[in-house]
Amino acid sequence: MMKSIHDLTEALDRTLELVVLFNDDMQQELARLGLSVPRAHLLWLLHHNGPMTQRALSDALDVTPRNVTGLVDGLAGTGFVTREQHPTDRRATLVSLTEQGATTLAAMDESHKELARRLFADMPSARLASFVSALADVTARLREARS
Amino acid sequence: MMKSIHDLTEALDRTLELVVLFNDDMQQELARLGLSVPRAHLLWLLHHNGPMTQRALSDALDVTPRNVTGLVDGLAGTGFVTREQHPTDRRATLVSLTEQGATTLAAMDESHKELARRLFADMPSARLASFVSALADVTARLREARS
DNA sequence: TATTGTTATACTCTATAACTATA
DNA sequence: TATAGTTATAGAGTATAACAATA
Repeated sequence: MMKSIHDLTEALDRTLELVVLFNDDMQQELARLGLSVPRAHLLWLLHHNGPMTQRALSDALDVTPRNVTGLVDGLAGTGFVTREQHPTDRRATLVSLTEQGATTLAAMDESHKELARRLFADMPSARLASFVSALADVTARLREARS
Repeated sequence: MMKSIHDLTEALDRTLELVVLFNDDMQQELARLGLSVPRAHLLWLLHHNGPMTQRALSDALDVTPRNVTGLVDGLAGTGFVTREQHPTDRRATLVSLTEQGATTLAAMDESHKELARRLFADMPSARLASFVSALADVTARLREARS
């Protein structure tokens, strides 16, 4: 069986459908925790790296320092993070998770695992492995196509 | 081989990686055409449905009427659409693609096909079919998990 | 009365540019 | 002189609420 252009665009359309669904799902899930995607991304960085300067956050998030000021303002205002003095550099600010922030991250980890189970637990091992491998292929192609 | 929770979260992480990549890619591609994702979504609706009232656009995009006013303002200002009188209902506005808008949509269709080729043309038929089928599974699971 | 789209207002995320304090 | 973060300003996308014109 030859592949037609239709088969190829169908694969892309299905992929995009999943992309849109995941976006919506993420946004709704986070909204229930009082978070947006950019704010959750920042929290996630703190969760994995420990306290960070705003400069480091700016680099990691690939947004301007000004933008980080705004995100941290929001997260501090809603109790997820605190600003503290940098021990040696008095220009810099260290942003740390509060207990509430850490608790929220733990909840996100849990619901991440829960989602993984709901999506993949019933999938036969071989099928799952083949899916993951195909995903890796597509991801690599997309990366190439862009650089 | 038993699946571990690690296998499941790895599958989810790979999926999310792809979601993020696609989002970035889409955004960059559209930016080159002078468009954002929400504006492109509106154009796409006009492309597939013909001229629509703002009310119909509001329903289809699932945003407020006020938001549609803003999106149409932007798209009209950059020459992608025009506002015209509704033939029978003098309250309503019909939004139509300009020639520039139609041309842009055609270009989007082309680059959509091009991307489909780059991502999937080299994939063996059987592997592609299995990937699409797994995507459909995951999409269905995600839909269930939410309702 | 109900509907269409607008004005008024506000919040989040994003950017650039100018500035302060510190290194 | 360079760096960290802020204030000032701006624009896009989102929302609610009040309102005008029309059905």
